[in-house]
Amino acid sequence: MKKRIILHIDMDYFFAQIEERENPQFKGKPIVVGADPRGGKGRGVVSTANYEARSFGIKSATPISRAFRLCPQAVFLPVNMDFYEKVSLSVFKIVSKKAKKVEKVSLDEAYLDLSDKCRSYKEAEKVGEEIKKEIYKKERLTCTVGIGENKMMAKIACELAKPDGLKVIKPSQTKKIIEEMPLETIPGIGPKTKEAIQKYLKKKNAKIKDARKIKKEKLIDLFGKRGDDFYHKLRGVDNSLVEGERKAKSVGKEHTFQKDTRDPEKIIKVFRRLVGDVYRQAKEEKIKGLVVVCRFEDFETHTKQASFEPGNYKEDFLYKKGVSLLLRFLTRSNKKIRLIGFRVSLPE
DNA sequence: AAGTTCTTATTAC
DNA sequence: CTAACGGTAATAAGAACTT
Repeated sequence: MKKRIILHIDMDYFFAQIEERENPQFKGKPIVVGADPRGGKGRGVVSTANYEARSFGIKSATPISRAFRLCPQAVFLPVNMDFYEKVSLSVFKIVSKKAKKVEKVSLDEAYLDLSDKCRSYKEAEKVGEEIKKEIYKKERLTCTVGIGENKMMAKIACELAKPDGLKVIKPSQTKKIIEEMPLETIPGIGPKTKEAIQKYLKKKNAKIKDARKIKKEKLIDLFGKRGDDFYHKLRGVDNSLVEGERKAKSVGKEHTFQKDTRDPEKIIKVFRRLVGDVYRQAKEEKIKGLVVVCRFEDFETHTKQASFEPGNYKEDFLYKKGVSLLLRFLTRSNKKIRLIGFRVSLPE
């Protein structure tokens, strides 16, 4: 197993930075991109906030109502996804030239495997600088680059260097550099897993070095397959590969109602639209199943699915099948409905 | 009892 | 009466259903 050099690139506060560029009059002010804090009685969350807004405690996924309370004077802008997608394409055009394999994580994030191209971390750092320069020249946007011996370490390096930074973590530094970091630094360890680990350790604010004391068998016992993964990641080991283009395994769409409802008219009207949108997005792909999602007023969420032989089913077929599943939720509960969703699964 | 399929939980961006 | 949480997708585990 030969050593690798992996680069992670992340655009800085991407959506908000684009808005700053497009609306220079807002520069220096707190900017929040996301749902309208007034419309729909404030359902929805923050998509991206610039650093000024973050200083008020606003971050991605903050409920928009709360963001408004924290900083009413902020500039609240709607998500202009079509435009961000265009900018993203332009960024990826630059990035894709820098490595054979580029794994796109999202509109604003990617991993590059530089193992073939670069024989040293110094060389990789040069590539990182080039990328930063070229993106800034073309798009007037800053990004941060992290470089490490695997995907996880590249991402951690990136996190440490934000914003507008570049950082290399050499293999010799890997183990030490993460030992004082909190558990959620490890990709895959979120709030629930962190809580479970801390409970086992009987320790609050546990750090990576604390969790290293847990035996591999115990982690597997607690978290199954992921436990083995965690054991290695806690020690800076991540053998996952930089993947090229990946095909979607499913496409779907959800809708949250402005007000919770049980009105079948309203519900079915929205559902009709969701099915149409999903159907068009799934285009020529064969379809092998569908899932209907229903979230009630109390946030309890249920799904119903149906599967069939992969084939080119008509929109009407999917719609009818979907509605019949959807209506069961109305029958089975008296609660109001907050959200409905429709998703189709595609063959490998 | 094994092999699918369905449902929920968790994570990430 | 005091404003709690989008949308999209992947993955894993366990339950439920088939054969």
